[in-house]
Amino acid sequence: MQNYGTILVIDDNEAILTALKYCLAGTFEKVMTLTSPESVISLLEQEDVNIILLDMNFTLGVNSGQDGLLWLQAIRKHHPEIPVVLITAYADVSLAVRGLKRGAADFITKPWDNDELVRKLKDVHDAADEVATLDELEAEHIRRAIDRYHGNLTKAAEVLGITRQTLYNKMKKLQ
Amino acid sequence: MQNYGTILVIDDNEAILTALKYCLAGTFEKVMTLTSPESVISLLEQEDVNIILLDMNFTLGVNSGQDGLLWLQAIRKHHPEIPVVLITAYADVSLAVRGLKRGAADFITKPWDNDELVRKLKDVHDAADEVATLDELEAEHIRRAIDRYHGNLTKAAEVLGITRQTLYNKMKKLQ
DNA sequence: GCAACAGCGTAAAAAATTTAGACAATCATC
DNA sequence: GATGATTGTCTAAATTTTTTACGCTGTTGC
Repeated sequence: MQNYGTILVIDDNEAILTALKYCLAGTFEKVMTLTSPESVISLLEQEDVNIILLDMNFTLGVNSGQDGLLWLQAIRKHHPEIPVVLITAYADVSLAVRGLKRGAADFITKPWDNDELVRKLKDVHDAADEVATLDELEAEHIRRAIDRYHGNLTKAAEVLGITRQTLYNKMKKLQ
Repeated sequence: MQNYGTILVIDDNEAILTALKYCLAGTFEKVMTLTSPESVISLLEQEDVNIILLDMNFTLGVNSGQDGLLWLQAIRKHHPEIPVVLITAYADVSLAVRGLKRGAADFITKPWDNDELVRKLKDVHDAADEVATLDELEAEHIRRAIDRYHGNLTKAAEVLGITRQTLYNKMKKLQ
C-alpha cells in the first residue's frame, strides 16, 4: 500500500478534528491537529508534513474566510511545497476561487463525504508536483514564449533574456 | 489608456451576448461573440484573441457544466496562452474548483456586476502578460527544488537534471 | 518600383558554463 | 568509532552561449 505520510488538520472545532482524525487515520501514517493556525508555521519547521487540511474560518462569528486565506498565504510563503486543501462550511464560489488562485490544491465544503474527502486528499498527494528537470522547464517555457509572440523568435529571445541564435540552437535540440 | 485587445465571448443566450457586448466594448478593442463553442478552435486559428469568456452550459437542460469543462480543455490544449474566464448561472463550488484546476483564469457567476466583471477581466489580462526570463524561471525552480529536498543539494541537482557542481555554481550566482 | 527595415538561417571565433573526476572535511547514524 | 552520504572545492576537458557578421526574404512607405 502506498504511504501517504503525515497530514496536518487545522480546525477550531474539536468535534470536527476528532471526526477527521478517525476518518483519516486509515490513510495517513500520522494525523496531526491544530485548533488554531497561530502556531502552524513553527510546527512546520519541526515536523515533516506532507499535506495540510485547513479550515477557512477562525474569527468567531466572521465567516468571510478572510482568516483562512491569510493563513493559506502564510503557509505557502514559507512552505510552497506543501499542498494545502481548504475546507469550509459555506459553499462560497468566490471564496473557493480566491483560495485556488492563491495556491490551494483543492476546496471542500462541509458536510463532507468521508470517502470523497479521502479520495481528494489522495489525489492531491499524488499530484503534489514532481520536480521537472531544468531542461523540461526551459523547453516548456520557450514554447510558450514563442507562441506568445506568434513565432517571432527575435522578440521571444529578447523577453527570455537570451540571444536569438541561442534560442535558435535550443529549438534545434528540441527537434 | 492601456489596450486590452480582443475578447471572445461564448454564450448560447443571445440576450446575454448583447449585454456583454455593450458592457465590454468600453474596455476591449474588439468584442467577438459565439453562440456555440463548436467553431471556437477554428476561429482561434484565424483571429488573434487575447482573452476568452466562456459560459459553462450549452446542452439544453443539462447544467452540470460538463460541456464548459470539455471546451475549456479543448481551448487550453490548442491555445494554452489564451486565458479563459468561466461564467455560469449556478454558483457551484465543485464546478468552480474543477474549472480552475483545469486552467481557467477566473470563475464568475451570473448575474454579474458589470464593473466587477470588467475589473476581473482586466486583472486576468494583466496577469497573463508577463513572460519570465529563463534565468528568473530557473532561479525560482531551483529554490523550490532545494526546498523540496530540505536543502539536500545532491538530490536536488539530480532531479533537476544537472550536476551537483553546477547547482552549486548557480546558487553562488544567486547570492 | 525600390529603398529601408525587420526578421530568419547560418557560420566561426571567443567567452562562459557545465561536466567528469577527484579529494579532504563534515555530518549522520548505527 | 566505523561507515556512508554530503559538502565545498579544484582541475581539465567538453559543451554551450555570446559576439559579430553575412546573405536572404518579406513588408512598408514613398
